[in-house]
Amino acid sequence: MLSQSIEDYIKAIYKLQEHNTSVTTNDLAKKMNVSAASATNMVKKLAEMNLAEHTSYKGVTLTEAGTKIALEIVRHHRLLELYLQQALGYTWDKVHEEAEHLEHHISEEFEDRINDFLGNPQYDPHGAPIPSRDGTIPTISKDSLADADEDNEYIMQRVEEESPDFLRYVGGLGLFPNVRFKLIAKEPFKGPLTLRVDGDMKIIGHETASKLYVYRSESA
Amino acid sequence: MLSQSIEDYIKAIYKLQEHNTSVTTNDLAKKMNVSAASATNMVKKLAEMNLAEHTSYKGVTLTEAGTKIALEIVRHHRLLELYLQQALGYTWDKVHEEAEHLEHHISEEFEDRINDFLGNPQYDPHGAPIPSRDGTIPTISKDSLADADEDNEYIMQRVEEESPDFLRYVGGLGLFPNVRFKLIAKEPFKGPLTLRVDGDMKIIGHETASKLYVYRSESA
DNA sequence: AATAAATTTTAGTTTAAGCTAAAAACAAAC
DNA sequence: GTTTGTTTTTAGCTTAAACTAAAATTTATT
Ligand SMILES: [Mn+2]
Ligand SMILES: [Mn+2]
Ligand SMILES: [Mn+2]
Ligand SMILES: [Mn+2]
Repeated sequence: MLSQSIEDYIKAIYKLQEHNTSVTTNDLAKKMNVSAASATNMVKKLAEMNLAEHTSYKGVTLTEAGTKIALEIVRHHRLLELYLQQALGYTWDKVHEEAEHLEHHISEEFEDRINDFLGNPQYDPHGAPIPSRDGTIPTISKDSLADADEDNEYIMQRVEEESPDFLRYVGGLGLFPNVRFKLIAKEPFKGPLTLRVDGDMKIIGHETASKLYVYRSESA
Repeated sequence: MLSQSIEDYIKAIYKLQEHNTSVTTNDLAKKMNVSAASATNMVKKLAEMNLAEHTSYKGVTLTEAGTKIALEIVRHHRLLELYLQQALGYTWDKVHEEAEHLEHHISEEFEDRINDFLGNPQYDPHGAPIPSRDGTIPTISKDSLADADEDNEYIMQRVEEESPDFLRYVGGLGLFPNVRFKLIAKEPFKGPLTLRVDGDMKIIGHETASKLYVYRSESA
């Protein structure tokens, strides 16, 4: 069994890889809230275990084995988030923290049972994709609302932020995954956006919009 | 936050205190599967933290603060066991192991939510009492089936063993908590016992009977 | 009561995961 | 193309939780 620390480092590398091309030890150190030296240490250990490849002064990448572990942890996390919401009535701003701890401690049986309870779901409460048992990842939108066009209808796909305050704010606007809304206006120079959500007008900042990912809605 | 290790030691001392009068470091070492030296070490640390009292070469007892922590962990464990069975369909032989891990990692919110889901229950799937939030412990039977009398009716209260094999065996006999049965015959010198459970005759060994705790049934 | 046996504690190591401070490598600025 | 600055690695130290071996204490046996 891998330590919680190792699992968290692998997950962090995985998440950094999704955005940045190359992941430096410094990126990792920041994400993990440890010193650069600690990150270097762990990276060398992961390389030793063949879970990551490391070239000194260059960066880290997960090996196939490492990626498999990352996906397993991410699956645990997102299934747990959805389970906490659906089965235990957690609000979407509270699920992340609890899942963050539990993800390392549930058995495969637990994973399978909550997966079955939830009907083999594809997305977590924030719209993040849940990797399947065999490592397939459901499709997601790459289009941020910050890059969307005025006068179009959109459907919320996901929120890419986990801070409770932010989620409560976004939830207060009615912007949950699968909710349809219209982008009424958008001011230039990273200015505010005006949306119509369920009949109500809402004004949000560019920063907020940049964390919301959307699909163009087909219908009128 | 206390480490998992500290929590497990405290729980172990608590459980040993339930049976043995004085708990020696050796008892503790055996229960925890560590060397006697490791147990001594931890006991000194617990004493340092005012969670236990330790007199060299004599033994350990939990302080009030230590007992409070023990009860909290036991509550987590038993609520989890019941939740796994009731909400996720675990069989009673599988719940212990999963709960053993999760007990250290759930939040107070999780505890409260599963408690509410279960309707503030008093006993776990094996009939063990679930300490209430404020530390009250539901009553249990102190009478082992091994000390019971022929020709009487009994009601199963609890099984005091957690090994999956044993639980599957006992479950196969139909002997779950709250099940009524009659003790038909009992051979002397730790001999076998004959029971009638739901119309069927079952013969069990003295060793098995000693782990089953029962109430005298009032009805005919 | 004296000796032997068992238990418990002490002393000294090990491993994992963190840290700081200094050295080495790379990148940027002049 | 040096010099300066930033990033990354190395080296050495700390803490928690385990271990073994040896010393101290208690219990049991003659
Ligand atoms: Mn985590
Ligand atoms: Mn999420
Ligand atoms: Mn435990
Ligand atoms: Mn139980």
